[in-house]
Amino acid sequence: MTSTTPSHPRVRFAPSPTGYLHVGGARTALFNWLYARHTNGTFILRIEDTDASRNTPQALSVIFENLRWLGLDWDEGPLPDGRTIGPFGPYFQSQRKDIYEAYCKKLIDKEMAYIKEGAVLFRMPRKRIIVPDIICGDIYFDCTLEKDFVIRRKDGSFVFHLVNVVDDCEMKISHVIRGEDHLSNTPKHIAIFESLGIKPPLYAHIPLILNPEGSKMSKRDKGSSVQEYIDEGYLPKAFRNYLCLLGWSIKENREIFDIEEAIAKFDLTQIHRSNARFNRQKLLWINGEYMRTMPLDELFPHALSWLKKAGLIDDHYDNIPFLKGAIAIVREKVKTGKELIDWMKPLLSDQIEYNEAVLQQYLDNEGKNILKEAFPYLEKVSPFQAKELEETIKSLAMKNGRKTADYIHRLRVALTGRTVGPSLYPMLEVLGKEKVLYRLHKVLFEHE
RNA sequence: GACCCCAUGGUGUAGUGGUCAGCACUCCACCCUUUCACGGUGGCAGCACGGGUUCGAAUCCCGUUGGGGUCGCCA
Repeated sequence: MTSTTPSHPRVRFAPSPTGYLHVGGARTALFNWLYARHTNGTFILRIEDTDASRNTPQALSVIFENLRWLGLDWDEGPLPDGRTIGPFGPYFQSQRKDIYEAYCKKLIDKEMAYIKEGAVLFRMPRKRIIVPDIICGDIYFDCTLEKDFVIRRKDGSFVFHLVNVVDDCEMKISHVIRGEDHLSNTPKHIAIFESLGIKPPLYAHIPLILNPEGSKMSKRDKGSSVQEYIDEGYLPKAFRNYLCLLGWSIKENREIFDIEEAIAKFDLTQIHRSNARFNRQKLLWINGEYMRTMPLDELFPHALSWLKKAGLIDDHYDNIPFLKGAIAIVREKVKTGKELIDWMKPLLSDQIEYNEAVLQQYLDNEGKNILKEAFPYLEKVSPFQAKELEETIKSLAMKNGRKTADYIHRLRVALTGRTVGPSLYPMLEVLGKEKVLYRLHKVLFEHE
């Protein structure tokens, strides 16, 4: 086979189905994917599910769903619908026992491994091993005191080091792009490759993603799971953009860029050697940027799913123009889907809740009287659009010797129950005359 | 502890011998403004330390310190 020529790299993401996708894993997947797409190579998904005790079908679907959410598609590997693509399967390690068996036997036959107490141990060569790393350079490990290690447990199952190497070899992996936490394992892997008479792949160990405290982000850490960001209403493009920034840069003093540009400029040799801390504020900022600037029609499906998930609309909801108008004015003000939902709530329901403090401050008798002044004018505004509404309120304020703010804040509170919200005039337009007058009438004339 | 990796503001980064060390997030002030947000202007804040090499080091070398990772019949 010559499929490992540099011009056509084969890389893989090999997660273990643990029930969630770690942000570090997500970035590893992203970098592998970027490299494959940049080089016109092949991106392979392999499931390292040898530890049967913690593998479940749900855990597997989380990997599928989160990778799909990130927009990372794979050229070989298992698909969510149960099919498989690619000629090097099966891509589940749990289904490759015969292959490992054969390799294990081969190592024993060559006396590179031996049986002890029922387990099979690999005979580690006592020598210096150099790991040539694309990112870190040549790294020297003195293995003269290294101990032999288990590659097959006495229960017959195979250990990570063996299966990882065998699969990379069988699947013709050309570049192993993985977290730096694997660096210390690499001499072992190279030793296995060599004892098999196979040239090891090229290695690129990427720096780790640290939590804000500065240690390796672990499953324990809040914010370590991709699913959390999905649930918070982050946009996949924004999240992916942020991930690109951890350990890599397109330079040019820009940080917001689309994935095509990232693919075009991605370069393994430009990846940093130092770890990076995960910074939510930066992520939040980036998400806000995307929220505000992406085409409304592109944001719309995301918003729709957030709203449905939150139960604010159901599958039968059909007032799309209203929804789009509302999203358009709200997205200017918020940074996540979660916030968007919260801001949309009072626009979507006529059941406005007023808390006592707000009532006293804005809708006491004086407040109501002020709004009663405005009511007949609002009735007459035509067309019921932001520009005309603004002119109406301003001239009314002038006429009555009030500040426009006197009307504006009270209107917002009366219509939404909240003191903060979208810009008023566009909001009136989006709500429409009927809803505006209905809500006003209810709070001004029906309550007592 | 051993081995390995790393080191530009609080965070992410640009910078590869000669820059007033740039950008972004955060934070602060002011402006804009109907709230909020955006936007605008300005500001605080950095080359860990010590030796070399060099006419000249953030940039090269060594050491120290600091941080991180790995040391499983987990992956």
